[in-house]
Parts: sequence; C-alpha cells; structure tokens
Amino acid sequence: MARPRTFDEQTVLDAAVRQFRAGGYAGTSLDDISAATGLGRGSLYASFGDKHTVFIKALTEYVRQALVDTRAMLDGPDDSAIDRLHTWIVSGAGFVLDDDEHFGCMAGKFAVEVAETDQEAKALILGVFSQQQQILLDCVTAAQRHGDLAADANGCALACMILALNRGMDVMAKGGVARAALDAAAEQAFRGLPLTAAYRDRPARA
Amino acid sequence: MARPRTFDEQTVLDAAVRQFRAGGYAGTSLDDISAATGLGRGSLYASFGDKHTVFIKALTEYVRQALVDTRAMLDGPDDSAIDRLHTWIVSGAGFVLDDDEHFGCMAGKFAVEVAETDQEAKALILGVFSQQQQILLDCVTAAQRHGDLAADANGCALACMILALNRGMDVMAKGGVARAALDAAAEQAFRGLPLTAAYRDRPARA
DNA sequence: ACGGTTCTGTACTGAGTCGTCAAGAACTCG
DNA sequence: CGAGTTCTTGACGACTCAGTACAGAACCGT
Repeated sequence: MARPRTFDEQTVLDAAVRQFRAGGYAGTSLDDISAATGLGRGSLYASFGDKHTVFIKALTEYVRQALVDTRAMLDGPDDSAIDRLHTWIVSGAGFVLDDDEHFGCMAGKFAVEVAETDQEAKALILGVFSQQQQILLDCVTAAQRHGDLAADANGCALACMILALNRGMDVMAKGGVARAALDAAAEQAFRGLPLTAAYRDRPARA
Repeated sequence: MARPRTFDEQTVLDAAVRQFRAGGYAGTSLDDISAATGLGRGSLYASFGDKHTVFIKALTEYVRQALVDTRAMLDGPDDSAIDRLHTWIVSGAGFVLDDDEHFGCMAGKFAVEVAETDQEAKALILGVFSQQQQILLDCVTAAQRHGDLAADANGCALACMILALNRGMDVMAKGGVARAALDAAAEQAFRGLPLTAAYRDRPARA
C-alpha cells in the first residue's frame, strides 16, 4: 500500500517529553525535538500537528506514566500503607536529585510555566494532581484502617498536604537547597501526621 | 551637563519583574519590557545591559522585596509567634490566588525554569530560600521560647518543611487545585506542628 | 546663545523559529 | 514490473528576537 513509518510513535513522544521537561515550553523549539528524534520537521507536523499539539500529547503521556508510577509506589496492603506513605514523603527530594537529568515533576513545572495561559495544559495538570491526591487518599485511608493513622483525621486534607509538600520539595531541590535539609524536612513532615500510639509502639521492622 | 533621564530606574525594574514573573525568562522578550515601560530598547540596553543582566537585576529586586515582605509577616514578639506562623502557613494559597495577576513566588518559578542552567539565578534563588528559612526559624524559635512549640523540636527541619509546603501550595494553586482544598491542607499542616499542651489549652483570642 | 554631554527612538543585522510545500523515496498490491 | 499511496527530507517565506548603530532631542554650565 504505502511506505511504512521508520519511527516509533512512543519513542518520539518520550523524546518530546524529555525535551519539554528539560527546556520548558517556550524554551523548546521543534528543531530541538526534531534533532532529538532524528525526525524531520515535516514528519513531525504530519504525525503530531503543531508545537502546541505536540506539547499536549507529551504532557498527556507524562501524566499517564506519572499515575502509573504513583500507583506503583502507593497501592498495596493496609498493613504497610503507612510505610508506603513514609517512603513517598521522604523520596520527595530524590525525585529531582536522584534523576540522572535532574528533571522533577513535569506537571509542577508546567503548572508554573503555562497553566495560567494554556487551559488545555491546565486541565491535564489539575487532572494529575487530583488523581495523585486520590491515590494518596486511598493510602491514607488504608493506614487509618490498619490503625496507624488516627481514624478521625481528615484524609483529603492530609493527601493534599502531602502532595503540596512533595511539589514544594521539588521546587526547593531545583533551587539548590541541600538534600540533607530536605530529607530532614520530609521526616519532620511525616512525624507531623496524626500517627496513632499503636504505630509508635509497634515493633521495629527489618 | 547632559540630558536627564525621563524614567525612574525603580519603575523600570518593577515592570521588568512583572514581565518576567508573568512570562518566564524564555517567554519574555525585551520588546515586552520595552513596551511595558515605554522605554526604547536602546535606553534599556544602555542602562541595564543585555537580557540576562536585566533578568538578574529584576530577580535581585524581587528577592530584596520578598525578604522585606517575609520579615514583615514573621518578625515580632514571642507571644504571637505561633500566630504569625499560622498566618504564614495558611496564606500559602492566597499568595497566588489573592494576587490580582495570579503571580506567585518568582523564586519558585525560576527555580523550576532556569536554575538548572543559570547559576547566577540559582544562587539568588538559593539565597532567598535560605534567608526565608532563617526568618521562619527565628519565628519557630520564638514560638518555642514562648512555649507554644515543643522545645525539643528540630527548628531547622520545621522551617524547611514550612517553606517547602508554601512553595508546593503555590504550584498546586497555579495548577488549578481548589482554594478550599489548599486551605484545609494548610490547616492540617499547622496541626502537624509539634504544638505544646500549653498552646492547645490557651484561652481563645479575639 | 552655544557647545558638549547624555538620553531617546528607530532602523538594521543576523540568528532562530514556526509552519508549509514540493519533490523524491520506500513500500504494497495488482 | 508499474501504479498508487504514504512517508521523508530539505528548503522556503514570514515572522520574532537580541543586540548594535546612528541620528536627533533635551539639558546644563558658561
């Protein structure tokens, strides 16, 4: 029938995500993406549309992957829910600093750069924030069921607070605040959760 | 001697701050600043240097003003230190949403956009974060002296945590998370501070 | 009033960017 | 092998932007 494509759509999308995460929206040209993927500009336009469309597709792909990752970290049995929360909170700084390329949350980045003027992007960003809050809420509720968090605590507020803290650690890590200070802050935040006496008295784990 | 300037340097700097805060570094052209100030580009270059220099000067001016504002909110007598901390924490969302132009923290914005590649900006941003942490620490220490916060709490970690939360609320507000949710999260965070029994039992204020 | 100095506005250059287009390449079906 | 279809490439035009240059305007001391 016709000439087949020589590129993998997912590969191009991943490259676009990397470029936008690294350079921002205004700071990334289609030539950058073209160079990163080896694809000519014509092919890019034919397959993905204009710059904004490429951006929205890349952001959508990031959101999809981010939610998969978030669930992988937070979903699980009730008895270890509080530990998963602890890990999530404490890994806040690492989300930026451990990454080879010092990325960080793309949703946070574009919430700051373009949400004000790009309603389509803003909707995607709000979506991922909301769903991450929901995943956190599920984990908080699990910890409450297991008796590690106070049953009368406001789970929604806790989830929102934890996510905000995570986003803030991201920003501060990018601003150069020392890893040790952020880790200590994260531990402090965890101790500020409404932990039950049962949690504090539980036997230490391996 | 010579022709005097028709513009006020501070006015131009303020306009530059506004433009960069609104549009980001890559998204703001010198024409934008020129238009916003009514000043020709030639005068801009003669007085402020190239784009990056203008940006650094604008960021420096923002940092100066931000520290003045932070001190105005947090400095004060020991007996109301805990209230000032409460106000600061709870005003996190308002920092974006109450502002007429929905700005938010310029340091946070550029930590995300340019800190990775612009060491000069990164140093300024780290400076404002560090000093804000110090101001918060002073306020925390004051609250400890007055017996509202546990004396054995790690003030540095608390200060860093509170600042991270503030930055994160900023990001989430820009991402469209509802004001009510952020306010509830802020209240939750405040309750997570190591408040003393003396604070909880104190008589309600006007 | 006048000369010297500084400021202002605008036009220009060179580079980069977006989006399009047309010509050629690769593949499949008949 | 040929026709038709789809993909790829590179170039092109219009535009924007950063930074410079130059001519003229405004001012002050003498």
